Amino acid sequence: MLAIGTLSSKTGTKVQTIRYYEQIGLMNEAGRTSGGQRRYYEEDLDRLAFIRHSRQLGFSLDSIRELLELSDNPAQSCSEADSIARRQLGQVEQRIKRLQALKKELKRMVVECDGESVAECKVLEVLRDHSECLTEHNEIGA
Amino acid sequence: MLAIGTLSSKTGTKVQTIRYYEQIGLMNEAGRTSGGQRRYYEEDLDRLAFIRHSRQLGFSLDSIRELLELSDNPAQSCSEADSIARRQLGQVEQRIKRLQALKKELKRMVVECDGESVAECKVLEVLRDHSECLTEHNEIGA
DNA sequence: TTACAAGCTACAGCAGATAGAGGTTCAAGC
DNA sequence: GCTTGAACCTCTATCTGCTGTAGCTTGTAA
Repeated sequence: MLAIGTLSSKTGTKVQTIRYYEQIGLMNEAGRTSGGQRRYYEEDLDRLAFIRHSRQLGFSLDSIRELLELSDNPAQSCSEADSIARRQLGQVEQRIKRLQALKKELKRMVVECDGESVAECKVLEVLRDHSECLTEHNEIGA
Repeated sequence: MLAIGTLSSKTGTKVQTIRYYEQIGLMNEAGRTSGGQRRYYEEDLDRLAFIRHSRQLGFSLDSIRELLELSDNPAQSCSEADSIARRQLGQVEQRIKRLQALKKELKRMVVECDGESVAECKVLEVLRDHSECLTEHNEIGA
């Protein structure tokens, strides 16, 4: 039986985060000692590692919930897991595209700015006037 | 004098968001009509446009706060604005790098998966076992 | 004058955790 | 068996950057 701190250090997940995952139903409710402390099996460790790894690959907790459910039923077709991963891939590609547009704009800003007074600062000028931009970059939170 | 809805439509900012910006001190407190409705000057519109544009370029509200302060004092050196922009550029570049690593991993997952049963699903297999990964991608929330 | 769009405040909620307060339990060493 | 202190517990608040809702009031045009 493993204590929560062991799971924490083995997966690099904060203790609070593990409790949080239990609270939102991503981790099963752990068994308890007579004193009320959580105790885990190896399979709980595996589950947590799965969750963490998925998070590292950028999957949302909701997607992970679906993936875990699929993983728990090995007889099913894997096409659903596949489509979740494809969706995630698409989102990542979108974000890369948007960030690359931002990068271009930012680079131009800092390159063109010669470090003179604020009055003629290219950075601030561009921020003030969107029409100076090359792209539309209309998405916030890229 | 402009009503809040006018600022909203002219800048593509939700009305609640404008009030939120006032609340956190990013927008100045607007004047009010006798009935208590906010009324704005053109310069408030400019300020809001600046904020929105900066957000579109990915700047945090804290960075925007700094940039606005700099913008309000045209006599200063612009080197600080420059360094804020450079920092932002660096962050964007970092995020792009991390996302590209994720993309690679995800692509491999979906390409290698042949859509058979969950039992031999490559997607789930990779998620279960980090050692199958090419890269370390240790950062969450890339 | 009336209708109703647009405004107001206050509060709750989203993702995905993270931090702190204040208290309890476990386990090792003596 | 007792003591110590690290690790655990719950509960609540906080973060970013908004967004939505409820329930009410104001402004303006016909």
